Amino acid sequence: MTREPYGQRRDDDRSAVRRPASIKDVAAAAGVSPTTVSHVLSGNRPVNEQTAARVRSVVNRLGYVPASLARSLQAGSTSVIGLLIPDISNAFFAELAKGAEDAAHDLGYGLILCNTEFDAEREDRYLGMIRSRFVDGMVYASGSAPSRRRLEALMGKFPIALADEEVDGLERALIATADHEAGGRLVGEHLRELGHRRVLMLTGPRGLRSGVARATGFVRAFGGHVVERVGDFKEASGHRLVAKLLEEGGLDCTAVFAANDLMAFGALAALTEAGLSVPGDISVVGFDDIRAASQINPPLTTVHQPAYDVGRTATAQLLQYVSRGEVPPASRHTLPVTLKVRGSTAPAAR
Amino acid sequence: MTREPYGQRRDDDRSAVRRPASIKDVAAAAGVSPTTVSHVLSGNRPVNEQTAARVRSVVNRLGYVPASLARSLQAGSTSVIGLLIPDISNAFFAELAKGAEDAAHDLGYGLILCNTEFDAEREDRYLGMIRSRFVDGMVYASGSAPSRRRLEALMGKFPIALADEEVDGLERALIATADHEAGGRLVGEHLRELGHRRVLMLTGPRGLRSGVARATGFVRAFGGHVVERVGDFKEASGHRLVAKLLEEGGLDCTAVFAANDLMAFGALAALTEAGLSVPGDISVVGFDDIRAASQINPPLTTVHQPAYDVGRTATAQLLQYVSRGEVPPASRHTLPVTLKVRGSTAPAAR
DNA sequence: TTGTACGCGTTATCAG
DNA sequence: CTGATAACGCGTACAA
Repeated sequence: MTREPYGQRRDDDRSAVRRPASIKDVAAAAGVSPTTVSHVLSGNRPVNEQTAARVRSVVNRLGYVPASLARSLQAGSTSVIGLLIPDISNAFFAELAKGAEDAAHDLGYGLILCNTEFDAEREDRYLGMIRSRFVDGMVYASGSAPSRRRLEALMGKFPIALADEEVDGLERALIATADHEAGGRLVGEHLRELGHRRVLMLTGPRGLRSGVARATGFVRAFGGHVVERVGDFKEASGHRLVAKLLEEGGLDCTAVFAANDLMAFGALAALTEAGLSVPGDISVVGFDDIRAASQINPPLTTVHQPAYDVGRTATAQLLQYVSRGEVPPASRHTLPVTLKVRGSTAPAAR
Repeated sequence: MTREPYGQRRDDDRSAVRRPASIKDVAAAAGVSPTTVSHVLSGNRPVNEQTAARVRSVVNRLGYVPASLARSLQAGSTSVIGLLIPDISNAFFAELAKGAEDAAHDLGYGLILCNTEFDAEREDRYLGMIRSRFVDGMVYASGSAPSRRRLEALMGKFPIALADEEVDGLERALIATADHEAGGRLVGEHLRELGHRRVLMLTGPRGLRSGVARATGFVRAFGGHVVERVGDFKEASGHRLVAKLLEEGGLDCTAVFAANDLMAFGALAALTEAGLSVPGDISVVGFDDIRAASQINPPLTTVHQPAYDVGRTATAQLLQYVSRGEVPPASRHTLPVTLKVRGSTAPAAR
């Protein structure tokens, strides 16, 4: 096993320890002061062309690269932000992450992926990164009911933008979400027009504003009877809830409206396994419009959420202020959703 | 618009600028030295309980949190690594990222998401993070043909692990990949057993070792005639290549073997649009086994790659050495793949 | 055009 | 049990 630490041998020091060249090493080798080296590289002030050339040559020879850490310390910011999400393998959050990464990259920021797996402890640890100022800001798209207190305290002191999910009591914040209420409304109208009168609504965890908004929009537009069951956004929970109702013989509905596509997939599977036909016997509607939604059989009718734009907008908002060192004012972006009518919905069975 | 910079007011300084409390502030307010404050918090050496209590009280009052940046500067490492991938919205890389994030989190490391969109310039910028030592290491899963020279130079000096993809000329490295050759072999055997004799093979970009390995395994096990077309791993390219061959009337094959599931989806769509039945007229096989593969119609026969494990293994390998400050020795992990036989393959049409 | 000196916030070392 | 000091590597105000 090789045991040498990383780094490069200093030209002027044959000690046993290799370490990366510092600005001092360059200065010494070029016969100038560190200040001059700094200015040659930054262009922040004019340097004699001969001197500059000599410095550059030494920089190349030693392979000197300024330590961004030291620069950050002195500058008071790291040009890195965090993106806190529950599950990167969920296509919705992957799209959101892509939007966030694009926006960050555009402004020269790095993005730390904070994947919480819905784990509060893990979320806490990641939030510590903003308190210890390792990140300049945080895009919070937890997806699970966040601890209001903690978040509230943090939002007063650090730049945090909310993506995809609002948080009760934090109205004065940077927020980018899809129009969940409109999404619910679109589904409600669609099912009503198809003649459905009794619908099973599978929700996500309680306490999510987006869920409330969706339900509100849906119930109001639908007007019929709504049976509600609480799940956790995972495919398994959609399957479990529907299977249980079927066993108990209590699924007297003609349609299922799931909180997201994954749960809709689970419901679909449970219905099919029970010998029911979708949409012949029962219609199914999802939410998110992840890629698989259009590819499953039957193709899923669902609400398209602009996941990429939600991530991009939240991040761009955040950085607009972070990059100026200002406290962001409240600012809410509600992005439009659309209903994708596919093969999983049909007129209500008589 | 609020214009106050972030931070907290110092208790002992009523200057106009709010800034976070530093260890000096705490020390002054508690009447001890910064050294003592440091040790109270780290527990690195015993501190008189009375003194410690006083310090802790001040820490709470001022809301002091150690600046991780300064700690990193002094420690010489940031406890953050980078994950360089082409596209986080590709389910394969999302899974890989999840594995990498889990492994990093387990060892107390953060993970910077470097999404390149197959863009060389963007990749370069991200690789700069390791040269400037903002990250302690990098997991490289580019997926596109990387610039060998650049990577080679970097790998000699910095801890880099290769995930999912080997790189020619870099045998002596940390590598975790799926067994692509075995994957190709499994597909070859499967199609041969089904009686196929002419297969269209859609590959990814040239110059990828994984592609060569797959093709080698496939061709050897299959034994029949293989027509090859080069794509770029995207759904559109699968569609385009197949559609073009169909137009030209040159698709005299009974099966298509795509380089990944996305391209297989594209091929599937093109075939269906041309009125061909899958697998009745022609069989289709993918690679990766992303979630949508089992949900598409017909369900896709494909090679399951352990994306999560590839990410997790590569990262764990990297960190095992990074965390000790050692140069990693060469070490290759080849993870097993399995063939998922689903509805998109059938005996060759006569 | 260039250099000196200091601060950023922390921890290790060495001395009491 | 505690403190003073140096060092990490950089940028820059100030001085020459």
